Amino acid sequence: MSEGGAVGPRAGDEERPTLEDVAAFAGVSRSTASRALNDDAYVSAAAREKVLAAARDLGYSPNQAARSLVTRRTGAIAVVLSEPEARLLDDPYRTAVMRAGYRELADVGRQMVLIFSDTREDLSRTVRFLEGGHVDGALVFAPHRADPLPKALRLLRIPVVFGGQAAGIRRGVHVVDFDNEGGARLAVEHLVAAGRRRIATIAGPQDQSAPIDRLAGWRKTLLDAGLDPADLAEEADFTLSGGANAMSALLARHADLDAVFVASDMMAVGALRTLDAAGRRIPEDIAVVSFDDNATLAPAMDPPLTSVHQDPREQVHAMVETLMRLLDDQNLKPRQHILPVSLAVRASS
Amino acid sequence: MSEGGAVGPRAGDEERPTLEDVAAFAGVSRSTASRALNDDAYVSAAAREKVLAAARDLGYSPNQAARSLVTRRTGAIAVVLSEPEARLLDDPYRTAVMRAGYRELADVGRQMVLIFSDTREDLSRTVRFLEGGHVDGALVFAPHRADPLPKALRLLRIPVVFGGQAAGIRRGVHVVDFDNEGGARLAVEHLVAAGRRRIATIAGPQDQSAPIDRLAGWRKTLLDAGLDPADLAEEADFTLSGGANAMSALLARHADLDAVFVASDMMAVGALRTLDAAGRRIPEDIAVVSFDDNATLAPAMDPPLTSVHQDPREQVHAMVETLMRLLDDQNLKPRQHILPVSLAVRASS
DNA sequence: AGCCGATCTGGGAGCGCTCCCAGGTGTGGC
DNA sequence: GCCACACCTGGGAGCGCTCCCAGATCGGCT
Repeated sequence: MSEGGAVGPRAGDEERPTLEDVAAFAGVSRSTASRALNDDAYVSAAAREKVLAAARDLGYSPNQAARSLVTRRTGAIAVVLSEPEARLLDDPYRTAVMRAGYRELADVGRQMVLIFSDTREDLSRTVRFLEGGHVDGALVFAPHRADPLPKALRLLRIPVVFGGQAAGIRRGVHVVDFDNEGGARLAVEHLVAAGRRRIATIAGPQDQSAPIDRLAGWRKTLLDAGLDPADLAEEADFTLSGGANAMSALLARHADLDAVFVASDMMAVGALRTLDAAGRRIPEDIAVVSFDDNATLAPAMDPPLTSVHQDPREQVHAMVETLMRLLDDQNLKPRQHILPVSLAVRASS
Repeated sequence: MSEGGAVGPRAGDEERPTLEDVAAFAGVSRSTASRALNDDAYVSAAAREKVLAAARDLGYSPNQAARSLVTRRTGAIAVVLSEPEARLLDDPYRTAVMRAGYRELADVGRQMVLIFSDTREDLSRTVRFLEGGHVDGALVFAPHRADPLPKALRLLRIPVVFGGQAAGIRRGVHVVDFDNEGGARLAVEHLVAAGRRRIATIAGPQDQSAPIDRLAGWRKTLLDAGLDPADLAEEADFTLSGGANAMSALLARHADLDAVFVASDMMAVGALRTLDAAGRRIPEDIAVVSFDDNATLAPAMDPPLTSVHQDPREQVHAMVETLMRLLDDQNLKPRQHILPVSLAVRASS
């Protein structure tokens, strides 16, 4: 009479069936049930059928904690976006990365765990989480040079692949990046070939390697073409208004510009507004070429933007592929994987 | 001599210290170590010190799988965005929800696991994941009326709180929504009070309850003011171009419009472009009021948009709070929590 | 002096799963 | 007829943790 109902398990805490339950229901052993569910070799068709049916009937789903306790795999991969809060909201590239991460990981049967890490405040929480064994590996986007995250990650034991250069680390890490300098070169060569001679640039924030490389590509290509880059670069912050202001500054300094290479689509939209307000015709008076070729932005502008095409999905795909290899072989030789870019030519140039 | 090194664990698979290791290092038992780490009662200060020091020295971090196997808690919460792929990319409201979800969950010590669920294709994968015990609960955004997800979730045993109405379910679920109809009423009353009489609306997709309610609010308020809503509504798809086209259609039908209530900021941006191209001055010729009051969009427009203010962070905060209570008490009485909205008046009206 | 409760500690059990190993059954080759 | 070898099955161990319980120690109070 001590077995009263007063204490029992929490209400609503319906017992989940375990593998043992499924096995009993199917009339086989726990081992056989496990083999059937994970379709291992050496299970008779009859046994497999019975187990699958039992699992279905009982509404069985395996306890992931128990499984990963023994397999030492969680099936989850972190995607870390290390970026000050404000930046993320309106950056279409980041949004595309999130989507792509979700899809690409789902395709290899992994679950994405998204981590936003505001560069300073969240560092220790992020590190603690990654270290806690919640995930098998991480895809990390940490574009800012001063970001301490990449170095902190070096000390951890989890496999990491970086999207874009890892701040402060030159070798020994897995990186999948775009050919930023080459892309800038494509853009500027295209403008030179079209007869442009006063080619300015609106560069991105020079605390990140991608915009640094784009600026370098612009400068080198001008020099190669015998043109003088002096005073023709203006730095902005990847935002629309930043692009608009930079364009104003360039126009004020050089009324005779005939082309501008803008380091992102978003800034190009701002530049377009300024040029429009200033009465410049595009491309007749000034040709515009940008970078990103964002699918929803670049073709939708007036006029549609010529833009250096880089596909976030392709980058994330390569990152996932590398990470999967790394998961199989911890000693995989680190490598810089540079993805080629192309130029999508439209009416703005 | 059988203990050769040939087979051993995978290279690079450095042994992680376990609780047992920490305990041995600190010279106490596993139980005491556990108590110290989880700061339970009844641990002497001396023991606690030793354990903490040992954990630090060994670089110990607890095995989450083992922990959640016994506690039956994972510490992770899913945030599910059930939405066709394309929509998500450029919807600032969704982006804000993701950020807010991450922050609010982090604040209560939980990890966000983001799930994108394209309404049709991903249903079974999403359900399987949520059921798999990967997470303790879920915050679900499934705005589309025809979405099968909410109904599927009813059959699961995990606690769920919906953001916005749950498709096809009227009662028995936890919902945190904004007062969409009330917001529309605020907007239209504001326009009426300013002397506007020909007040059109650009409504959102009528397969979602939020835009439906906004449209209803607009209609009722017009009727209450003795104005005729007939033929003054145009439906669009929440995109910029959708808003622009809808505005064109309205102008074509009614050259004498003196105000328009737009069901989202993004569509309002499109409407603004159309009005600008048509040579209408804002607000002199036509007043514009929108919905969302997105921080990066509404104040940045020319002119800045009067908009119905709703704060995604506030919504997510309430959702997290409800979910935490639900986690403690499975029998928590379901309730519709309707958040008030306000009107941010700016130059466009 | 004796006892009781509060404080602290260690060992054992067990969460639900996978993996290893011992064994059972069938089939073919000599 | 017997062995070798595939195929298939069940039981045991153990992953690393938390929780329960039994016991030890120590005051403070009758």
